[in-house]
Order: sequence, then C-alpha cells, then structure tokens
Amino acid sequence: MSIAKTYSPAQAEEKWYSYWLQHNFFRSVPDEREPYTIVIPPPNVTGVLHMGHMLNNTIQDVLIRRARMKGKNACWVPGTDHASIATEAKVVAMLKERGISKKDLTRSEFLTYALEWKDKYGGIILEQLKKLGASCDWERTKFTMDEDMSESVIDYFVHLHKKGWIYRGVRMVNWDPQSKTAVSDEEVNRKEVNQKLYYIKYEVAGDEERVADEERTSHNAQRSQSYLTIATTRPETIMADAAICINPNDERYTHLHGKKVFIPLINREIPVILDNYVTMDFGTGCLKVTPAHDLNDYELGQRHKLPVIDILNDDATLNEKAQILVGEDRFAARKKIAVLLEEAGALEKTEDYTSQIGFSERTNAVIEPRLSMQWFCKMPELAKPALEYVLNGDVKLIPEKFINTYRHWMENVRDWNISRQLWWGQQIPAYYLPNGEFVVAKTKEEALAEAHKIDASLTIENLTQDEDVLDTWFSSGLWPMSVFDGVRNPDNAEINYYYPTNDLVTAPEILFFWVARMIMAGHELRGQKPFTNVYLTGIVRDKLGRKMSKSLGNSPDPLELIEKYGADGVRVGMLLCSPAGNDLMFDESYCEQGRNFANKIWNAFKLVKGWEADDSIAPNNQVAIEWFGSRFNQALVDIESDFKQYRLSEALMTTYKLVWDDFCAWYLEMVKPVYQQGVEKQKIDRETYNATVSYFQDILKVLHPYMPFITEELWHDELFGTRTPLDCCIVAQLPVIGQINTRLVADIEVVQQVIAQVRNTRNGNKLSPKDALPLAIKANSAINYKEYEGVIKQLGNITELSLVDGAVNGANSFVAGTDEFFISLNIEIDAVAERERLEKEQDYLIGFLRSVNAKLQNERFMANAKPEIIENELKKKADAEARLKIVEDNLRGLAG
RNA sequence: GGGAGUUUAGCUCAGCUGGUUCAGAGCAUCUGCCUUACAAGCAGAGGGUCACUGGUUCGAACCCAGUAACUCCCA
Repeated sequence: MSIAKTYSPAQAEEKWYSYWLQHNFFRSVPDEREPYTIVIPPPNVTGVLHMGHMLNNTIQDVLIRRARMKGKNACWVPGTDHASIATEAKVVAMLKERGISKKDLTRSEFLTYALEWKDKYGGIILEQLKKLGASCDWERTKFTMDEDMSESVIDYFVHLHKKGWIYRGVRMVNWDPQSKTAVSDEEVNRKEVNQKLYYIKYEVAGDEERVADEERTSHNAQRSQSYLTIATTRPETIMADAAICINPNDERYTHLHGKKVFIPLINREIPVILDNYVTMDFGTGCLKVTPAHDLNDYELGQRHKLPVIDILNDDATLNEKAQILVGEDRFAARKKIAVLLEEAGALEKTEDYTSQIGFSERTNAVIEPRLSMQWFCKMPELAKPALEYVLNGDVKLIPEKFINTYRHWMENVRDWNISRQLWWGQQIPAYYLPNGEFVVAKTKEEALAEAHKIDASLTIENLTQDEDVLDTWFSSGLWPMSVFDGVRNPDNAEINYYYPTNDLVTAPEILFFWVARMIMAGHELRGQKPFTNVYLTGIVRDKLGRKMSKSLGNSPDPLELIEKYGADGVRVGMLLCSPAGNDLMFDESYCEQGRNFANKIWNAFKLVKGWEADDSIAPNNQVAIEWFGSRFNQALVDIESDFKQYRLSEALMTTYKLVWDDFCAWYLEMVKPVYQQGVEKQKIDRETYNATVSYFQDILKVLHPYMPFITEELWHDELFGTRTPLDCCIVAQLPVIGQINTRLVADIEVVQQVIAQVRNTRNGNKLSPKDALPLAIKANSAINYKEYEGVIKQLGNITELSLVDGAVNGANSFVAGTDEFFISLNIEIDAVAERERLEKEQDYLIGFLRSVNAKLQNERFMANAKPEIIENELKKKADAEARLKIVEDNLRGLAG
C-alpha cells in the first residue's frame, strides 16, 4: 500500500476530532487521580475567533493534553461570557434593522430577543475552537448568564452587601452616551486628541460704567477689570458653570476676590472663588468650574458647596437646563456656541491644543464625565489579600515582570463601579420601597421579608427592583468557582476536587479586570486562590509590529489558516513565535514551517513504513539505537524543564530538533537499509526494525500536545500493530526518562563533525556525494573510532576506514575534537588553499592560547576564580595546545 | 508628568549565579544537489562592535550609572 507523498490534514482533523468526542476523551469527572484543571477565559458571545484566541487556546490545549498524557485527570472547562455592553449594543443594532426600537420593548421582551441572538451567534467561537483541536470538556460548557451562574452572581452580591462592601452613591462616572451606561475606569481608553482651547470672556458684575471707560481708553481687553477670560476646551458646558475659580496667590486677579461674574449668552450670575487647585500659568489662570461635567470640578464644587447643574441628557444632548441649544448634541453644540460667543463678542480667541480624551473601550464613544447614582464595591478590603497571594508566590504570574504592574494596581485601586445601565446581565438584587429606601436580598420574597422590618404593611407589589445590571466582570470574577457550582454549593464534590485550578492562560490586558477579581472572589468566598499559575500571553501583532485589528485588516482569518496549513501546522506556527508575556510578531511563514514539519514527520513515517523485519539479517545498528535513545532521553529532560518554566516554544523547538535533526537526519540515515531492488518492502534486521518503530511511537507521544491530529492519525497505523478503540495517542502516557549514555552522545558529536568534514571535503573538491572515499584516522583522544565504523562509512560514504599513527602524506586533512583525519583523493590537493586554511586555524589557536595564558598568568585570576573555572582554563589550554601541534605538524607536512 | 519593560545575525527569539572553544537556535540568505521517505526536501556555507557612553571586576551580552530609540501601564 502506498501512502501519499504529502500529509493532507483536513481529513485527519475531521476524523480524529469526532473520534475523540465519541470516545469521551475530553470528559473529566472527579476520581482518585490527581486533577489538572484549566478554566477557559470565556470569550465574548459577540466575538469571532481571532489570532489572540488561537494563541491562547493553543497554549491551553498543549497544557491540558500534556497533563492528560501524564496521567492526570485533565479538565478544561469551556464557556462564554455575556459581555453586557457589547452584546446589548449588538442586539440593539439587530432590533434597529428589524425596525424595532429598544424603547418600545419591555425588559423581558428585550431579553427574549437578546437570548435569541445569543443562541444564534454566541456559540460560534466555541465551534471554531474545535477546528483548532481544543480538547475541552464540552459537556461542561458554561455561560455567565446560565441560571446557576447568575444565581451565584446574586449570592456574591448579597454576600458583599451584607459585609457592607457594596454601597450606592452619586459619583462622577465614565458615561458612555452611545450605550447609555457607565463604564469602569479600566474600560476607558485615553488618547491624545487635537482640540481647540476657547478663550471666553465673562463680564464682571457691577462694573458696567467702567467698561465704557476702559473701552475708550484701552484696547487691552485681557487687562480689563470688567471682564475676566477663561480658557476651556468645552465651551458648550459654560451654561453648567457654577463658579469661576482663581488661585488666591494670583496677583493679577486680586481685584476679583469676592466678585461675581455673568456667564455669557445666558447671563447667569456665578461667584468667583479662590482655590489653590488652579494652576496660575495654565490658560489664563481663571478656571470655569463645572461640577456636573468634570471630575476635578466636581471635587472643587464639593469643597466650595457649589450647586451642580447637569445640562446633558443621557445621550449627551443638551437639556433644558442649558437654556440655549437645547436638544443639540454636545459636539454640534460646541461648534454652534463658538459662533454665538463670537457674535456676542465674548470669544476672545481660539488656540490649537492637544489633550487626553477618554474613549469607551466598547463603543469608542467619547466618554462624558457624568454624575449619577451607581453601585460601588469597596476595593481595599478585597484587594489587600488578593495582592498577598501574588506577592508571596501562592499565585505565580508568568512572566514575573507582571508582579510589579499587579502590585501597583492593587495598591492604588479605587472603588469599583459595578452597575451598568443596561438590561442584558444580572439585575441588581436591590428592591426599593415606596419611600425610597431599599433592601438587598436574593429574591423578591426575601426582599419583602426584609422590607417588612421597615414597614410591615408592604406587599410584594410595593417593591421595585433596581433597573441596573451588574458589570460583566462581576460575574466572570466568579468563573473558576461558579463553573463547578462552588458559590451556591461551596462544599460540593466537584469544587472540592477541581478547585483551585492549576493554570490560567490569559492576556495581560485583563490582569486587573479579571485575574485580580478572581483572586479576590476566591479568597472572599473560599479563602482559596482560584489558580496557581497565570501564564500571560502577549498580543498578537503583524510582522510590522501593529496590533492585529479588524479595521487595519491585517489579521489573517484563523480558519483559513487552518485550511491552508492544517491545524497542527498553525498550532506549531503560533507557538514558534510566542515567548511568554512578550508580544509576538506573527507571520504566516511560521505556519508554513509548522506545515513543513508535519510533512517531515509524515515522510519519515513513510520511510519506516516501507520496511520489513527480516530475521536472516544480523543486527548491526546497536550504536545508532543506543545513541538515539540517549538523545531522546536528553530531550525529555530538557522538555520537562522547559514546561516547568512555561517555556512552551522552547520545548517545542527541542522537540522539533529531536525529530528533524536527531531522528530524521541522523538516526534514520544511520539505520536505513541500502536500497534493495525489486522488493516491495525493504528488508531490515528485526532489532533495528523494532527499535525504530518503538522510537517512532514515543516520538508521536512527545509531539502529540503540539500536533494532536497527525500524531493520532499515525498512531493508528498498522505499523504499530492492532489497537483497541480506546488505545489512542491522546491518552497514551508520555515516555518516562531513561538512561543517557553521555560518553556515546559526546563521541557521536565528534563523529558528526567528522562526517560533515568528509562531506565538506567532497564538496570543496567538486566531488559527487556518490564518490566513495577512504578515510584514515589518527586518534589522539580516547574515542574508539572502530566502534563507529559502520556509522561513519554509511553517512560519510567511506570505502575504507583505517587507523594510522602518523600523518598521511598528500592527503586532505582536517581535525575534529583533538583527532586527525586524512582523505586521500586521487586528485592533486590544492596546497595553497590547504596552507591558507591551516594558517588561519593556527592564527586563531595562537590568539586563543594567548588569552587563556593571560588568565592563567594573572595572579588575581588565580586567586579569585573558583577552582573549577581554573581547571577549565587549564583544559582549554591543553586542548588548544594539542590542536595547535596538529595544525603545525600538518603545515610542516605540506611544506615537505 | 509617574512607573515598568525592551534593545543580541536580515527576521523572530534563547543566553540561568559574571567564567565551557560563548556569542547561540529556528527561519530567511548563498552554493551544490530532483541522491528510491520528504524540493513542504538533502548536503554544505556565510552572517553579529550583544543600542550607545562610561564605570565596577582578574574577567562583562550579563552588574552599576548615564544617554538614545521603541513598547506598555497609570495620571
């Protein structure tokens, strides 16, 4: 039976993924084995698979598959997150397309539409993950708004409220006027924006006569005592001004102390107040104070007991309190008021100005600082222990550099605004009494019982639940617990078995949003960390270093990549360029490398498959077999240590080189039988055949976490005998580390150099690889070259291998280790080139010896260096001297 | 403005506690090969002032100080 020349992944992927599912290999239930648990960072229901997910989930799958193959009870819990703002926005948009306005719907009607939307689109990303090979326990798939999950969220809210850590208050919040909800500080992106600074004149009350005088005598309006000038980027908010503030030390304005001024256009009178907050050298030194529309002004207003005049609606249009431009959008109003001010002679000038503006992470709308009644969660009490877990190493951040960032955030954390003015999410379990008081309880019935303590006459109809929902992070903070029902039933078998989970793989951007909050919730509800290791991946960028984004169009479609290079190829490609915690410059060529690797494995398999064991052939590959066994075990040691340090791409590279270089390029070439004409299968001795097949199987195991599909495909080939349905690579146990013959490995390293030099000699003399040559060896080292005669002959295409005591005249020579090698070619050797080569080496060795001797003759080196270092230097000296002697002998031979 | 990080071959990255013949790997490049597993390949080769300047040290890619460029976080 002939097999294809190249590996075609599509079919194998389809076949084995459903096979694994069918045989429940991803399923985990608690048993007596040690658990290994990962909870997926739940992607948004609005999302589609992007490169960040590919990276993140490839890593998780590698970890989970490896754990499974180490005999752990591996459990990877998948799921999605309801993403209140983003999803609500999508649903509103969908309704709009159907001609339905959210305003015309009741809450429950809206939620019906939203659920419909979620059912249709919410699972897309999980389906896409299957194409990647993700071995999640799909039976456990969770959604943050599942009934039990929501109940957990409500429980947590009630719990925190009872402790007094949740409160309600008017605060300046980040208002997203597009989604009409407050967002947390962390969901605001600040960007430098070019703006204009408007200089606006306010008339000082009681100075009318002077104005006339001044205008006659002076054109310097700035100096006028009748006006003061403020600079602002937001002229449309002057109608909300409550005061003008100046620095009490500002000598320019002492005459304004205790005065009042008129707001232009609306002529409302406001006081001039004094506060050190005002910077004298910024703008004009006069600051308009608008408590309703600026955080700093709000605080200033509080200090000076100023009224709060909110002139904006929730969609950022002006309301009737503005008196003018009512109904206009804030930005339209800004343009119009500039004209009005100009016409009224109140606009002195405008200047270009750049400043930081906040944009909503969800909708990209310009954030409007706005006062509103919100729910807050106190942070210091929660943050303190959560910081401890990381600082004392109970929770490890990988790489460690993120500890600093984490600490900084946790030490400076502000109370968390947890309410969102939306419908999609868990509705806050606060119930208002007719008198405006409220109670917090898990259900309306329990709320009524509470309410009765206040007023025994109340009925359930008298209670109104708070309209707001909770921030999505409030629910995802419970994720590692709630997926095992650990919030509602803190002592159930699953949570006790799987929690704390082992590894979390996520992006540094959500270290605070999510990781910190899970640690807080875990500590608060269970007194336990949610996970031990947090592996932080980088951002996937294109090769120009730009973040991949839809708008740039620089992100490849992951599914197309899989189609093009195979899931295994893409997985390898992702990992090849992904150092932990650093951004990765993704380029398709990495996937190509992955695909090529898969093909290499495929072809190596094809070679072995073409063999047939024959008992009549005497075994003669013991050296090769033992050598590869040692190399294999060395690789296992390295891989183990790489995984301990979460250096996945290094572990992959070790595997890659083990397979490609050691196994394919060296081992298979060593044992490969000479081609036998006219037979269907190449005959090979049984010992070699068995060893090779067994090595191949071990290689498949080691490769499996990275390349699950091709390994499973080959695993089931008849080459490995018949397999029971459950005998699959996915659940095979990784090979245990065995003996390493270090002498053999070191010897072969020299042998490999010898072979390379032989090939090189052939190359340099324009000989074909087919030209067999004789090789003479003058061994100065302890290496017994006769032991490696077979290998050298086979790979070097050597006719005759002889050991000699002295230099061979007229032969090409080279040095490997400290041994000398001679190849007698039947052509004249190029004495000039040979001399040049030798002299070059001589120069190098002399220089090298000089530096070694300098060290050895340096008293301070001898006094300070550790003994083993000195010993090493002595060895370097001896080796170099030996080689130098050889080179010089050869040079003399050349001359003679 | 405050803090953190990065800078090593054309590209992406390793390089542990300062000391191996230490300057490495993969990819890319160049040369020669369609050699009965593989041209998605084989065999060879070239390529770096370890960002810069100074310091500590017997010895620095590694430690210290400063400079520059880039990135991220916070205000």
